[in-house]
Amino acid sequence: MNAKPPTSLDVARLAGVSQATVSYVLTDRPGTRISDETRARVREAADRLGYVPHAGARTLRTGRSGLVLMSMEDLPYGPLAVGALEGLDRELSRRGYTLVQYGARRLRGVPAARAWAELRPVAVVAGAGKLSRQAVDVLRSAGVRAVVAIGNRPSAVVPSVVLDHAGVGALAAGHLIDRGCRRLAAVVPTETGLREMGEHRLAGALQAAQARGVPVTRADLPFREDGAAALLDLWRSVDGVFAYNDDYAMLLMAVLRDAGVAVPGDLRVVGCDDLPLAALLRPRLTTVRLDVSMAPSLIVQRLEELMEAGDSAAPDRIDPWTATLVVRESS
Amino acid sequence: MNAKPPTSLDVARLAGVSQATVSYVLTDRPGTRISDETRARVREAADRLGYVPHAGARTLRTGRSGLVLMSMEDLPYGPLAVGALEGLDRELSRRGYTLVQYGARRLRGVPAARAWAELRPVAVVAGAGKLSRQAVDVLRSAGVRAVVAIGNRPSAVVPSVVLDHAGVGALAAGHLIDRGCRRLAAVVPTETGLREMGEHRLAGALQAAQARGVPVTRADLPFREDGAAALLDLWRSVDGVFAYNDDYAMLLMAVLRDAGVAVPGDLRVVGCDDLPLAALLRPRLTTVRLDVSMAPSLIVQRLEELMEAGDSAAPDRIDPWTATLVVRESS
DNA sequence: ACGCGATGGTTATACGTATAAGCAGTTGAT
DNA sequence: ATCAACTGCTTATACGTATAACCATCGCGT
Repeated sequence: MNAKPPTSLDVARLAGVSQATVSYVLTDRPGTRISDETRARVREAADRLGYVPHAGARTLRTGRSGLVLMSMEDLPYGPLAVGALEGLDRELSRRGYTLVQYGARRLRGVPAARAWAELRPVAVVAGAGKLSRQAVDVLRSAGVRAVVAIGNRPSAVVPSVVLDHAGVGALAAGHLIDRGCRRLAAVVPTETGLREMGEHRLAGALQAAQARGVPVTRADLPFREDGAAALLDLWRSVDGVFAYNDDYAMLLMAVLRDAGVAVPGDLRVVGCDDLPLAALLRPRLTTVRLDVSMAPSLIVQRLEELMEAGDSAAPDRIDPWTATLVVRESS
Repeated sequence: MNAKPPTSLDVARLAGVSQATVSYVLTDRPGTRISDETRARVREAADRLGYVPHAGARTLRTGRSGLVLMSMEDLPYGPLAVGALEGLDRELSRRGYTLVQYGARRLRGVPAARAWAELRPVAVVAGAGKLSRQAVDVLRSAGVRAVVAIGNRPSAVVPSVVLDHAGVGALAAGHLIDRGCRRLAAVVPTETGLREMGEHRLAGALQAAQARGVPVTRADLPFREDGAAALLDLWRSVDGVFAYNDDYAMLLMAVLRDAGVAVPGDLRVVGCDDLPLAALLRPRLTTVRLDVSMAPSLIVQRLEELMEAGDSAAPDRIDPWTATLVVRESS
């Protein structure tokens, strides 16, 4: 019942050739001279036995593994992230790499890097937050040829994919000002995972508005009705608000309706993410849509450059999404 | 610059011992007799060199890998799934296993199984849909000791974690009938990824209602306003509706408000998932909350049993969540 | 008849680890 | 004093693969 998995040697015996020949046939490098007849025999023997190569042994022999590790923590899971992830997987597997999501939740810094290094991946993609200088050194010395960070701001130590949240804020603020708003507010969520992105969106809004002489008030907000209701004075004192994202925009609009503040009459509201639900609101929500369809190929391209070059150039950045405004009724 | 990663032999040389001793020290099995002094010397040499063991080599030697593979496709990513995933990761790593999410999007059936088998995982967790008899055989013959499926219905070939969607439907329907409803409707989404779960929730509602002599009308619905609006006659002809989930409930309530149907006066509405947004609706949405906090330990426990037993018993099932009603204003 | 370049393989080896088996040196019981 | 049992290591080997290096056979031009 529990026979050991067949090896290339078993295949060789069945096909009546040497183990080396099996290896040559199955890893079909250009320039190997094995007759078509033998190739066929080997192939048939292989799937007769249900032969599956042993990735560990291959890694041991060749020194590299074809594995690309990606940290699976703190991803803001949503349609956007999942779509990008699938694209990345597709793009990498097309080129012969294997994308694997690896949870290093409990581990920070060097211990996490060690755990990753055990698998001898060829490349690592991780949140910018957890890539310290030492962690990257551990990875490098374990043979990892490319490390890229993904985050809100560029990592100091490795090339980074930077999600341009400031641009989102700027786009929203610009739109509100175009609509005639002269006193803006911008929501910054107080939730741990969201706060930092909120800061960046605020910063973008601030800069865009300042350039046109419009003040922006910052509104720190937990995702709760009473929190939003407590700031009612603020909402009444401005004429446009960028709500961080659609969820917060919906929270805000529920509170505003209860308080009798008219949207967009008294206050114009812009969200972000273009959730399906955003179009169901009354008034329908104006929002910023993020398009990440280009991200996977950009990331993979950068990874391949790094794997070629080995010791990278200075850390640089890629901007993998484009933001566009979806104007509806709330602004 | 690009020196090879240090091996246990390098550590041995630095510590002045043999490679075997290093191995004995670092894989600290009970019953090995190495002096404390030597242990300390080895450990110090190891982290001086930044030694990281080579997972592939270890797998090759021992025959097993400590890797637990989980398919990352068709997960309904949301707070629920992500929470369960993190729990699973934590639970497994506590016991010395490594959870890895593996994307086999493009691969179905046997080819996918082969790709998984290359990594010689000790266990595999996958969507019930993609585990054919042959695929499981491939995994088994590659030394995988435990395979479990996750899905809406039990897999025929392996033990399964079955998410009890029928129970959700029954709970919602029962509640509506308790509230006095006598003609129910249940939404089944037409989206590919959701349809099957919708069917199961419908079936549960149907059964529960039938037992109490209440008819249930099925409403196939795409997630679009015009789709929901087209069924206005249906909504007017019933007095309670289970909307599949909170998203659909919100869609429905937007349409109902536009049409002047009073909720809960004319029609009671129940959703599912307890999204934060559900409490922001007016009227506030009654919903079914799913608690998966027990799921990770249940799954891991079952996995360990299977790994002990080797050739499993008959495929059985685990029910990893509990559903409770959160009653608000919409019902 | 001879060498010579293809052609189609085979033999041998190394990758890094875990562990069985062996072997000095010490201790303790008789 | 002798042997057995322990302590603390070392030596040797196997896991499955890829690939360099070697070798036999053949066709062919001179």
